[in-house]
Amino acid sequence: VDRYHHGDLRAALVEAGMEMARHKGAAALGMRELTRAVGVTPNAAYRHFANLRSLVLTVAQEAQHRLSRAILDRSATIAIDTDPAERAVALLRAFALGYITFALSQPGWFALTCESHEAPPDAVATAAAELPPSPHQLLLAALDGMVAAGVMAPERRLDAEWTCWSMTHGFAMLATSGPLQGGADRDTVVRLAEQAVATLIRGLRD
Amino acid sequence: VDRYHHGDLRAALVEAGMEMARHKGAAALGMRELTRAVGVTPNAAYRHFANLRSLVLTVAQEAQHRLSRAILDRSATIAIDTDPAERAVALLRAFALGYITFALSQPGWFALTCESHEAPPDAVATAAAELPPSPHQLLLAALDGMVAAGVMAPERRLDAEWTCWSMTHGFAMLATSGPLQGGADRDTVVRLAEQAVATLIRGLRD
DNA sequence: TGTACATCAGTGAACGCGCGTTCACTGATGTAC
DNA sequence: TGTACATCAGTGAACGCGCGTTCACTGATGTAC
Repeated sequence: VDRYHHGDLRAALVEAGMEMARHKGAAALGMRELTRAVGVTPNAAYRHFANLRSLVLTVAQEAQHRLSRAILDRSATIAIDTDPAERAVALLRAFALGYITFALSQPGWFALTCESHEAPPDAVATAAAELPPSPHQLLLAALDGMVAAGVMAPERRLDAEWTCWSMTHGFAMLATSGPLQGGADRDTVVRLAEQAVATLIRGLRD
Repeated sequence: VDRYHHGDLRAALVEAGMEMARHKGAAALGMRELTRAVGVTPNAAYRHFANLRSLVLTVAQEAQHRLSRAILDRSATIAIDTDPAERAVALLRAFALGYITFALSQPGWFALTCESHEAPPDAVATAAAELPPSPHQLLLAALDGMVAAGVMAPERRLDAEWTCWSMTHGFAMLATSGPLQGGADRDTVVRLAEQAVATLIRGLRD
C-alpha cells in the first residue's frame, strides 16, 4: 500500500511495533523507528496517537491479547471429559505454563505486556466481544474453578491470585531477563517451570 | 572535598549512583548526570570506569550487597534458641520477606539488583571477607538448612531455589513495577507477601 | 633538605548522534448541490 | 453527471535537547637523587 493515503496507518504502526518488539526488544520502540518501518513521515503518526507513549501502550495491549490467546490455546488442549477436580488443576497449570512459555518464545512481547497495566489514552473502540479476557481474568477464573471443584479450600481463595501471579511472573522474569536467561537450554528451563508450578499448586491445594 | 584532585572519585561516583537510583530510579543513571552530581567533568569518570555500563554495573553490585545485608539483618532477628525445624523455616521466610521488603522500601535499588547478574569488567579488588554473600547464596543456604532440619524432603531440594526465587522475585516485581504498585497501602502489600510466602513454604514442606 | 621530572587525575571544548515533537504546508478524498 | 469545497491524512523541514565519548591539555602529586 504505497499510496499517499496509507489506508490504515494506525493498524500498520501497531503491527510494526509488534514486529519490532519481537526482533529488537520492547525498548526499541520509537517514533522515528516505527514510522520509518512503515515508510511514513514521523509526524504522520500524530494523526493517530497523541504521542509515543500512547502508541507504545497500544502495542502493549495487543501483546497482552496475544498472551491471553496463548493461555486459552493451552487450556483448550485439556480433554473435555477430564474429571472436574483434575480439570480445575489442569486449567491453573495451563495458565501458569502458558504464561511462562509465551514469555520464553516471545520475550519482546512479554516485556511489553509488563507495561500494559495502563490503558492507552486514545484507545479506539473495538467490539468488546472480539477481545479476549485479560490474563488476570483468566487467572481469577481458574482459581474460582478450583474452589468450585473442591480442590482448594474456600478460605485460601482470597487474594490467592497474587500468589499465583508472583510465581508465574517471577519465573518468566528470571528466565527472560534474569539469571536463567541464556544459561540453560529451553527444555531444562521448561522443566524448572513445571517444578515451580507444581510446588505452587501443592501449596494451594488442600 | 573541593580540591583539584578529588580524593576518591570512584567511590564518590558509586555513592552518587546509589543516591540517584534511590530518588530518581535506576534508569536515571547517566554519565553526565552522575559526574554533575559529584561536581566533576564528565570525562573524569573515564579515569575510573571504562564506560557508563561499567559504572552502572558497579553501582548495581553495591545495591546487591545492600540487599544481602537487609536479608541478613532480618535473619538475625530470629531467636537463637528456636527449635531447629522452626528456625530453618524462619530463615527461608527471612530470605523471602527480606527480599520483598527491601524492594518495597528501596525500589530504585531493587531495580538495580536486577541488572547485576553480570560483574563489571573493571571491578576493583576488595577484601573478599568484607563482602556479604550474594542473595543467591543466602537462598541456597536456607534451603539446605531446611533439608538438614528435616523440614523438606531431600528429593525436593534439587533446583528448589528457582521456585523460591520465582515467587519472591515475582512478588517484588508486581509490587514494585506491576499492578500492585501504588494501588494499596504498604501494610496490605506486606500481608499479601506473607500469604504468598506461606503458600510457597507449604508447597515445599513435607 | 632541595630540586627535576615522570606520573597521575583532573579540565574544557567539541564531535556526532538520534530522539520526540511542532510548524506550515499540500495532495487526495468524498460529499452537497 | 459534474463541479465547488471542506475535510482528511499525509509531507518536508526544522527546533532544541541531552546524551556518551574523544581530544589535547594542565594543574597537582610524589619520588629519585
